[in-house]
Amino acid sequence: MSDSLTFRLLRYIKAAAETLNFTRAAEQVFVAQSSLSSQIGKFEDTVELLLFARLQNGLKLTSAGRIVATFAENTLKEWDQTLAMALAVQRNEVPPLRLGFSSFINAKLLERFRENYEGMFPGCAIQLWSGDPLLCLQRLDARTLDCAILPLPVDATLYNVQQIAQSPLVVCMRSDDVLADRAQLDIHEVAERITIFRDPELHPSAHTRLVEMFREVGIPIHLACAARTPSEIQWMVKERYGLALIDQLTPLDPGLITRPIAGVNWTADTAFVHSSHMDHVAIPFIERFLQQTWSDSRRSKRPPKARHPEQLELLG
Amino acid sequence: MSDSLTFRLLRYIKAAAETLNFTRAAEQVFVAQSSLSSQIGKFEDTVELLLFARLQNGLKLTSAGRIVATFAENTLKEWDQTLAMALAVQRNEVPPLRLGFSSFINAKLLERFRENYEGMFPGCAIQLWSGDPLLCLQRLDARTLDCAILPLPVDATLYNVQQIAQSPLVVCMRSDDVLADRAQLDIHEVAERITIFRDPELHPSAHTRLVEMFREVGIPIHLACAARTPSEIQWMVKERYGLALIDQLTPLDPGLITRPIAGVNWTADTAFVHSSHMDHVAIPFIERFLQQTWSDSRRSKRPPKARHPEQLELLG
DNA sequence: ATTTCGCCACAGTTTTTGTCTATGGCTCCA
DNA sequence: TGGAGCCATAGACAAAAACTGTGGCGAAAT
Repeated sequence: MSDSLTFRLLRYIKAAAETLNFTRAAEQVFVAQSSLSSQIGKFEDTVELLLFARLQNGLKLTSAGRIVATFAENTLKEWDQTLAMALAVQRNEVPPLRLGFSSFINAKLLERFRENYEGMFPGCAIQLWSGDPLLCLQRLDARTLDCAILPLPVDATLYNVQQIAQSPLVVCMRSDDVLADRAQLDIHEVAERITIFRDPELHPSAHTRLVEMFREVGIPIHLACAARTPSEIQWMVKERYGLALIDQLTPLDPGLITRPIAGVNWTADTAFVHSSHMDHVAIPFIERFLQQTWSDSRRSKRPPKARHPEQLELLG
Repeated sequence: MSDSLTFRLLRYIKAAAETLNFTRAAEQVFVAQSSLSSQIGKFEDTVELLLFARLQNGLKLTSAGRIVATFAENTLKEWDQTLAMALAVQRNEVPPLRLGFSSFINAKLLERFRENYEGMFPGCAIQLWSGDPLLCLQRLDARTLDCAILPLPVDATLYNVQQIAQSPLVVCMRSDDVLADRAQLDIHEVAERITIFRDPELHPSAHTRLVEMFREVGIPIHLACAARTPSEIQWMVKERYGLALIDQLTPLDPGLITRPIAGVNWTADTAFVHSSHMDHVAIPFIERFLQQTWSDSRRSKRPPKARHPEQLELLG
């Protein structure tokens, strides 16, 4: 049963596990040695679990003790976060979540994020900051943003990155294009005509990766038009400046269509990004929530064709 | 502070949040209504947090209350799991973890898994069951396996799937092959010569996916040799039966080399798989551990080239 | 309009639990 | 052999939590 367990006791256990010395552990939590000792002892008796081996040369954590001590540590930390968040919510002191986003991410994602946030923390504001990925990351560094929803790749060594969406990249063309009657396109037959790209400045690492990808299929990149927004891209396609690669989920202007690309496995990946400072109280909760949500969504749909096209062979 | 909080109180809060009725909540946890009422009330006072709004027409969870109630629920569940696991470990009653694995997964992964398991649960045995993926999954269904380490894809709607590794697929050839001096190969120039595959029977969904992948690059699959183990594959390559796709990390027999493939983004993905029954006490812990580990490893290395080759464009 | 019922809060009392001081036993080391 | 360090235990005291009983309040029923 969960009774006989107190958060106070968790602190005792944590301190004892850290110091491996009941006397010093007791000092650390500001009680008499006998209290800590007897509390732990009584607990061990009631749950019939030996946490510490009392040896001649001191204490030692048992295997069971290690498991419980780990639990204690995690739980105490989570409670601190929970209390801080609950207090902040109640007092309406949750600072607005300064959320950066690129105009190239799917609007649905932002919407869903907002709904979930509102559901978890009613009345707490989100401050939206549009900005290209590079700017968003700089603002994360400068702590003028708390988090951002950005296209990947983002350097995961510098930021906490949690992928939240993935959808295939498709070729965007006029509906009267010569290729419009084809169900799918080979990258080699369209690569030369893909001339409309996002301005490299907006997300240099993504552009670099793009160049790499084209090189991998043996085709140099023909950047003829650099756009700064998705609608500019669509406008350029309509005006016959060329074709473009866009997220399959992008809403299309009339007169435009998209076609999947065979022979490559290119996807638009979107991630929730924040720096490690965890400045904003809500961040740990969002993180846990997204982890769950993203793993759930993977769980509920069949392995996305675009995601694991790969194992096969050799990995039987 | 974490004092003033008891697991008993968490149960009160959970019950009250569920029933929205202190009287029935008190019954549910077997105490007098006044006890539950005053405990919650006192807690609200000491942490200065209103969990429940007492309205004319009954109780209502406040936003802060919802946050705390969620915490209560999670924590109680985790404690149950922790206690069960700690008891089982102490009594040496942890049943051996019946772990299925395909012979095509990297041996390093199994080793790492074993080390971590031993570290967490000293003295607890792992029962290894070699078997092709299909057999492993059947055994999971039949509950004769607790979990398995398998190549993806695995139907994530039927099993809990946690990816634990990813590495590029490469072409395995003799070191005296005509293509041996090339740093990388285009899939189109070698596809026809890749004739050695894993026996489709061993992992039908992976094979299907493989056929699809070849179709996507516009090349029919030439299955001339079906192997049931990685060493058979290497032997076939050595005997000039053709080329094969293998995990980049596979230890190579002498006389064999591997070359990366340009133009495609094929990887060998490996996952930890278990059914939703959670029959084995250790599974929740393994799951949490792997989640952390896998996200840490993603965090600590740069975005793997093979993983997000894709974003670019449109997702600026 | 009045009664009844369900629900929550409060008061007073008893029981349980936790903490403290003091002490004793044990081991290690000088 | 004596002191220091550490843990366990005992007994006194304090704090916390439980229980019983009661009262208030609104909603539904008579």
